[in-house]
Amino acid sequence: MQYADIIVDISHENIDRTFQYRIPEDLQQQVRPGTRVEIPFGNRKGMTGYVVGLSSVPKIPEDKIKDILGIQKRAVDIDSRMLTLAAWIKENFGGTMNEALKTVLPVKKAVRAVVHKEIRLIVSEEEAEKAYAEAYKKHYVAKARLIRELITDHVLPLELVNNKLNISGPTINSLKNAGVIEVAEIKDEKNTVRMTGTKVTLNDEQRTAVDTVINDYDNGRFGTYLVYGVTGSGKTEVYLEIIEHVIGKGKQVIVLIPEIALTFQTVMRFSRRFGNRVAFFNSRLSDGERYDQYQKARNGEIDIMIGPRSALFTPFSNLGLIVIDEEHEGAYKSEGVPKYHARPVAEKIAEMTGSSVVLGSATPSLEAFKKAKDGEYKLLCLKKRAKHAVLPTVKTVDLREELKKKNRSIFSLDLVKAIDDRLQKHEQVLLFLNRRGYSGFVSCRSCGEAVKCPHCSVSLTRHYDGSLKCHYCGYEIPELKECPSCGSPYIAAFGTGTQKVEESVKKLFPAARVLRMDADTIKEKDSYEKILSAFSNEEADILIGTQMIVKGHDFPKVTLVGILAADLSLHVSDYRASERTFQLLVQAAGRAGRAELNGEVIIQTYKPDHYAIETSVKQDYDSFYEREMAYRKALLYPPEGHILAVLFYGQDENTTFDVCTNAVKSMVDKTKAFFDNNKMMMNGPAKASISKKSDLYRFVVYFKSLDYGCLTEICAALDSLTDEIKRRGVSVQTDFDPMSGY
DNA sequence: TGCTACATCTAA
DNA sequence: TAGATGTAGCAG
Repeated sequence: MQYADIIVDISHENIDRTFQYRIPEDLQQQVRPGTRVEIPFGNRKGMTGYVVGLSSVPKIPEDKIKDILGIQKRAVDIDSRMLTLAAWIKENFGGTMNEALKTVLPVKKAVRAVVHKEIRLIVSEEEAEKAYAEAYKKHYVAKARLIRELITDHVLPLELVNNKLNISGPTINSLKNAGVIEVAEIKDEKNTVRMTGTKVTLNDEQRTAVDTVINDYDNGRFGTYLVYGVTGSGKTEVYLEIIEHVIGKGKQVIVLIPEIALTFQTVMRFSRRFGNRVAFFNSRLSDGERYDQYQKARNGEIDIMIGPRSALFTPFSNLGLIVIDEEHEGAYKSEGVPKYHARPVAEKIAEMTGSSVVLGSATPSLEAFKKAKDGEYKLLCLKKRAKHAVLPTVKTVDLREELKKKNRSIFSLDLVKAIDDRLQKHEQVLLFLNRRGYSGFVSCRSCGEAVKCPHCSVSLTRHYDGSLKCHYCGYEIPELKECPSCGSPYIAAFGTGTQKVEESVKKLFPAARVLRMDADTIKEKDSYEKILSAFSNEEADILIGTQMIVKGHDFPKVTLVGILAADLSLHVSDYRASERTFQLLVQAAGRAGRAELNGEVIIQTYKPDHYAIETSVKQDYDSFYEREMAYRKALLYPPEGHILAVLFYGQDENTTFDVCTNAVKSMVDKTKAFFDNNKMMMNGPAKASISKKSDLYRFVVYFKSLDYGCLTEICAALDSLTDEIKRRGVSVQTDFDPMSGY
């Protein structure tokens, strides 16, 4: 017997999951993932459902499963393209078909756009008071509460009434029937931005880049281009120009940006140029709004979709171009399952639709640059900064020398002098630290024990108010007065965080106005945007922050960038540590002197001679690439070779390890030929470096091969074992070319 | 005890 | 989501 996993066409969280239905004989041929079917649901017949997967095993008692009633006629072909893509993603990035479909089909949640409704009082206040008194007398608490609110406000959004006032359908209906209120749709007032068509004259380099892509495009040559432009070289103008051309051909465009970079600046830039033909997409959109955007794309009401990774799956009918800005960003790799990377997926989509891909970065990923060197991508260089700005001067300060000078503060003497100088000149300073929280871990000076999270195998991080938090599971305890293992009162925090930097700055420069931005200060909505605009409006002199302040922002008055501990990100045990460090340093340095004022960058480090730091000082990408590539080649790391990380996790340490070793053995057996021919190597299984997370024990195995295809086969071998693994209470996750270690 | 208004649960 | 089932408080 065949069953189908179906998502019911009702937009509500409580039923946002699959339900299993039996497929009648006569429909066997037609029911596939993506098919839209009619199903009974609850006591309703003829509901719409989306088939997202097939199976032959009933997941619940057989007698509770109902039959699919039929196939929906004129069902929108849920883009057969998207289904092909889902299958491709599953094959190349692991996970189940179900999960792949969910990433690819934007309609997974709200299929119908949520219609926002509001409740209006339609009787006079006196009458409402009367109704209120009556309801009050009869102890109709909900009714009374609602009328009370309506007397003050007259109109209330339905959502608010349902969720915040806790008033449900029957109450509203009875008031509606009594003629006290009416329920109506809120009119949709979309603010449309008009086109002003501002164009910037491109410099020679920009022009050449644009022309290369356009010429190829007009001659029917679709390919992938890497726009390698130094910070401030005007990559966005290049994208805008190419996009305009492609749209002019009646095609549509997807622009990917790292989520955090979708700022007011970006929105305005695109809106001014393309008016209301452009739509923006972000994680804050409700499911309904999201669905709305997709409908518009499908209907051809918009030409450009701008958004993070997931915007890739916009169902344009006539796609012509995909732009990926800041191509090197880690945010393009999905953290959920399937752990796909936007770059190859974009290339796949382009191949399927006959589109071009334009990647852009000041510090391209090794993956992209290698392909450019190998001729797979066309390389387009922008070496000059636009607007005549010059690249900043960069120098390092050796912190070991500072220690010899008995300077044990966070700031080197040079940096203090430089900050002082900028404050005098009323110019701005960025201080960059790649760490969040008040300080690092807390440890006991008597027994040397670090305070750990009881659910994860990591040290807790100390925050400003003294509380200790686990960044993996959110576990939190108040300030400790004594060591939990030996009772000694001598416990202290080590390491430095942004909060501590802020304190020191305030002590050293009491007159300076300081802003801090890190994961803790941007928790509230829009605070990210607020801090940035406050700083660019020169409401502060110094901005202290983590990585997020270095991502593509223009602060014309910033002339000094201080990088407090450049090697912090080097001490991470994964093969991308150097690449990430180089990228961060170059991007951070790029924030200095973006306008007419010249910039200076001071990099503090304990390892001034490490190649990632040395080359970033000279802003020398090519040398960095050569050095890093040599290392990756020697160890067969990506992009030279490929890695598949398989993570097993479960509640019981021993069973998890047992399940893991057994599964690995059987995987190796099935792909023995690869190992015999030395086409594949294996590391582990071993305890993961975070060996426990949220009370689950973790073991990891790494497979390494020059051929990506060998790894997908290992993954397929694993697929056939998942049922058995799950039965023993263990979960598995696969990650191709992981961005970080496990 | 039965009735009403409202709350809570469940769907394959 | 909507309909089915559960429950508190009232009138008698």
